[in-house]
Amino acid sequence: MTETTAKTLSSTQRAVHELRGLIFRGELPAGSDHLEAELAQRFGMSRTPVREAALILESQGLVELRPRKGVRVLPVSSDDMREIYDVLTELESLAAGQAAQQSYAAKDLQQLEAAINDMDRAIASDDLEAWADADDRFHTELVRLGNNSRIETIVAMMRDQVRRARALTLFMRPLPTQSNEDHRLVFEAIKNGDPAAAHDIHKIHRQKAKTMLLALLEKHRLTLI
Amino acid sequence: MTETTAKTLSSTQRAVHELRGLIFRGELPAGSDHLEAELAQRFGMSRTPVREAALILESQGLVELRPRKGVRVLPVSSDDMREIYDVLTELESLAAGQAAQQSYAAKDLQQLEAAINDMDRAIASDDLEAWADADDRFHTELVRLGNNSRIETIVAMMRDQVRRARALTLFMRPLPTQSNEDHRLVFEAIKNGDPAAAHDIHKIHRQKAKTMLLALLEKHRLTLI
DNA sequence: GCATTTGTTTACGTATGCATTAAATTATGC
DNA sequence: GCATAATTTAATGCATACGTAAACAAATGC
Repeated sequence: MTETTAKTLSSTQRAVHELRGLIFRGELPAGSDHLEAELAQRFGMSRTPVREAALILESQGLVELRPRKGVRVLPVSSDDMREIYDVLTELESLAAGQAAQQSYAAKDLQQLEAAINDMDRAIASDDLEAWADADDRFHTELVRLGNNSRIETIVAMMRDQVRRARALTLFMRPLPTQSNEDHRLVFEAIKNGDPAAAHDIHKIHRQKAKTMLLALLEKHRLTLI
Repeated sequence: MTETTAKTLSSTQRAVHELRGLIFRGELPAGSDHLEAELAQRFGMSRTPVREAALILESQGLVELRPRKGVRVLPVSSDDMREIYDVLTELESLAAGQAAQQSYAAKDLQQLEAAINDMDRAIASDDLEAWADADDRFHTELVRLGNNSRIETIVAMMRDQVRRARALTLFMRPLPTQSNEDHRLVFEAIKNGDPAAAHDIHKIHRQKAKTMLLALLEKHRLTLI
């Protein structure tokens, strides 16, 4: 997501990147097992960096290392999704409230507003991918403004998981027009320095999203990703 | 903390355990650097498992791997502590509220009650270490009852960090008598199935703890641990 | 005397090798 | 034919080896 200087990427970093990519693009389906040696060959490196990457992704909840079974891509059940959304909801709302306490200048909120406008545009042109992208940017920026690096890290991890589910459900749900009204209200609350409003509106927003996603997952029996 | 089957611990697991121990006991002070080879020798193993352990602890926010500088024990500033407590407060309160929704039977809440009683006893006998231990058990059990494994994991990580700070401040603060009244109220709320009360009381409880700890850290300039 | 360059050390990142042990497969007894 | 035991296979966990590049020191030029 956020590029650093990125001069020479270490093999381990590359492995993390590649593995994540494979998982998010669905090329390694949930529940599938992959031997370290196999992945190493695929990435053109030795087992060591693959193993290190697997350990890192394991502590982020994306995979699991099982002796002799290889690296297992963790499935995400609808119950997992409930857990994840509950954490997301709580921490993002906290961030929203705290963002509203920081008395940001208008220019500090440009990114946030831009994301909202992009979403409007995407909805108008019926571009769901673009909408999803802008939605991500909105939430990332919202959390950043909350000024708590732990929340940023945790939410980024949780959002990774949600992204996997959303890829499946994006095309089966109503156009998210209502959604953007919520975003704008949160934005206004932050601009006006109203923490309670920012918190509460965002919380309800996330709870609606959770209910909708879980209903879709249940309806279509999408236990995996 | 929670022992699994624990037949033969792998070297990597041992390394994680040993390293954590060294950090929590303050034998590796915050900010200090430690070469992989040095730690490997200390633990009687090769660099590989030490490195793997360091990677795991790095993603848990306890250490940092810096090329050629070794494994650095991360300092915890009072601003870090604010971040950590904010996350803890929010997620534990959520867990408390959700625990109250599960209509637990009395026997499911035995552990929780036992921890509260242990705290009372520890306070009566002026045993701060025992109190801290029981307090930990209370909070761990509370979160477990909330029935969200992600929250359990995250809170466990955050509590690790707090533990480091508490070790320093435990003996400079008032006896936590008020604290246990809060615990008991949360317990009652869960028993009576009152989510809002459980949530709100616990939240206020944690906010008080945060304020007190931060004041102590600031007062004594305990920027590190 | 100071700055710059050259040389040396050393810690890491990664590759590789090997012992262990779980799983799979075959063989054996009933 | 089926269950159990023996044997083989193979993937991991860990040790070790090594090239690279950063950090430090020494030496040289000015």
